[in-house]
Amino acid sequence: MDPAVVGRRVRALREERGISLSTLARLAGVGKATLSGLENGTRNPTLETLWAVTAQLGVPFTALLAEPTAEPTVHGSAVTATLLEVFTDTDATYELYRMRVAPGVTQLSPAHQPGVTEHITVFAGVLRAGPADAPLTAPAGGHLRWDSDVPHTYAAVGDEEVAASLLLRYPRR
Amino acid sequence: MDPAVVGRRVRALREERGISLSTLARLAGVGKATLSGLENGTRNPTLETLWAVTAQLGVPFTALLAEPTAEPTVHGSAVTATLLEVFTDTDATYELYRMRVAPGVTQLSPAHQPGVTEHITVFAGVLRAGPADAPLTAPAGGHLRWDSDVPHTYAAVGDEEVAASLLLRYPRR
DNA sequence: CGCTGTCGTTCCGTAAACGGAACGCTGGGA
DNA sequence: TCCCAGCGTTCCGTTTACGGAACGACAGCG
Repeated sequence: MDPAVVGRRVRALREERGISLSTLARLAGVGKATLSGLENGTRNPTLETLWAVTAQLGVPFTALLAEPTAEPTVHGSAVTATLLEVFTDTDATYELYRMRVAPGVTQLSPAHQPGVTEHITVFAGVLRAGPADAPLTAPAGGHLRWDSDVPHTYAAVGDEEVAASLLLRYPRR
Repeated sequence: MDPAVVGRRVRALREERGISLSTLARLAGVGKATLSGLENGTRNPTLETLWAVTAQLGVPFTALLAEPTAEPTVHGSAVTATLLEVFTDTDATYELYRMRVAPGVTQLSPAHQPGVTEHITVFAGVLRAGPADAPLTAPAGGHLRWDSDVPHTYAAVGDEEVAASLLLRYPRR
């Protein structure tokens, strides 16, 4: 584990919120020297310090730490998907994945049950995905949705790996 | 956060595995005094120490802190948002939330930094959200996207609670 | 121009987290 | 019985994380 990684993330989160190091230090009740050293990776912060800072940022502690690598992950020829959450509603069950699609390969997935839909939000790269006979394309920031009761494909357009979130919706039967 | 809580969990995890304090300390490469103090809550461990111990226990660190910190970050009057993941790319930082919007109330959120965009995928209910002067509407399965450098609103349309995923994109500056 | 406020970093004395060693305790052998 | 290996705790000198204060850099303003 690299304290520099944690530091960079703290700095990124702070700058997202548009607040200064001095301000965050005061709000969190830690010294400016402490926060500066933490963000620059020159210190090895204590639990108490980390807790004070992350609480003030409103971020769960785990967001700061490197890849857990123990999550349920599905690997295909091109797609790597990590299950983030499953939640159930009155009329459907949802599975939320974070998805990465490697460039240069097209992955074909079999049909799901009737009524199942897929929803994708692309974060980076350009994704071409959807029903095998009529795939859709979305750039970073774009969205895709299709009924997945037919075979469907996933592929990255261009050389860049695609990062996206994938929501699978299974209607209650 | 109470270091005593962390200490009790470490002790519990160690005893589940049936290994002694001395052994775990040796395996993790920390002093017995350090581990003893950590388990008894009489010390305020550093990130390095916590990392060494949890790695040796095979616990992805989240197990120690996930439960107390996994609480929803309550956005406000109508919206409840839970941060699922933060990930950093070469050109932006992303925060992925699961969001619920209670019916009957409109929530106004202040502007973010310039360049920040919000991406919403609606799973259930009908959501009306976006810039305060020109909100957009999306039904279940729909998507919304707007530049969030102006004040913006969230509201459920109708009586049904809205479930959605919210992606905040913070470009690197 | 200087004055002033805020920025992030660095300096520095203090407090405390660190690991190694010694401690008392307990449970098996021979 | 003595012996001894292993247990978790405590002691202690060293290292270092801590916060307050001082620093230089910068921007806004009269």
